[in-house]
Amino acid sequence: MYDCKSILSKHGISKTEFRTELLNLFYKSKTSFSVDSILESFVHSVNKATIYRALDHFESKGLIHKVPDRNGLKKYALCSSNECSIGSHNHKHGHFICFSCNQTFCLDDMKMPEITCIKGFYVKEINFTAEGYCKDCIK
Amino acid sequence: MYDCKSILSKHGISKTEFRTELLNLFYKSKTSFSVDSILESFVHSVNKATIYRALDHFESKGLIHKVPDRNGLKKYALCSSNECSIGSHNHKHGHFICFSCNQTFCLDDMKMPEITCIKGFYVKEINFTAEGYCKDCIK
DNA sequence: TAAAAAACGCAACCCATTTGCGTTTAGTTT
DNA sequence: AAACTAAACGCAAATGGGTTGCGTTTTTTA
Repeated sequence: MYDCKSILSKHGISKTEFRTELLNLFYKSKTSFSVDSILESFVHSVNKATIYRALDHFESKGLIHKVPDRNGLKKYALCSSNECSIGSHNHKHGHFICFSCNQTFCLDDMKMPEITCIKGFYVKEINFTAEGYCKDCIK
Repeated sequence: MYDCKSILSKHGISKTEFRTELLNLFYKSKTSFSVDSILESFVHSVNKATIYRALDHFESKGLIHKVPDRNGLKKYALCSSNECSIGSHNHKHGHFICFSCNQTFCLDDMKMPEITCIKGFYVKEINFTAEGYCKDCIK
């Protein structure tokens, strides 16, 4: 099992009630979240600015990472353990976005092609996104 | 050579002075354009709403396609001929974004991996984005 | 447990994009 | 070619996601 408070401590993040619940949300349902979907997941009201600040902070500490979204919204998912740390993200997986439910899934199993040189350009990062219909929406 | 007016006709787009010049801009320098970069390219002033509407229209007619941008701005590039048509885009190329000049390049030569099935998901489109430094900025 | 630092809520702000509307231009009809 | 209809344009106002300043509350540190 996971203990959100100790994870927060380990990453140097204040253990406020909200941030603990937020991290718990990411662990509970391992999908990605936009600010609005986070808002909906909370029973009590939370200020949007608070959410944005928490997400920024979590990201800078290597806990979560940005994922692509078809509508250009900010969206985040949990980083798999040992992948990332404070100030350095190191993702090698692609993403899948569902046309129907708009959820973004991390494709952890899928390895990225090793491309370092395209027509004389220096490639530092690569991102891979597939779009279509997810398991639940294909029916 | 290309004839922008006849291309517009062929795609069912009104041949206004602005739209003809806009399409010509895309053909002349085959990079991608944001609304602001389009604005800068025109000597006479154009209203931004007009640009947004023209780009939407060009896209829906299969003339140009959205390309990713690091700052989340709307950005478009010409579709290569025969790839796309009215109401249906069919891109199989990736994109390269330069960290330094922020330009987005289409990687037309680069073949996309043929992925049709990921964990039971139905994949319809694949997007691949590489980031780094382009030829001009690497120096 | 008191002082210092970090989070929070609120309201105001920023900025890219969209929309409503009256006017102009292009396309169509007679 | 004139008259009519539909699409495009410019302007100004509205939207909406995201950010920021600031006074207050909570957490952390000493």
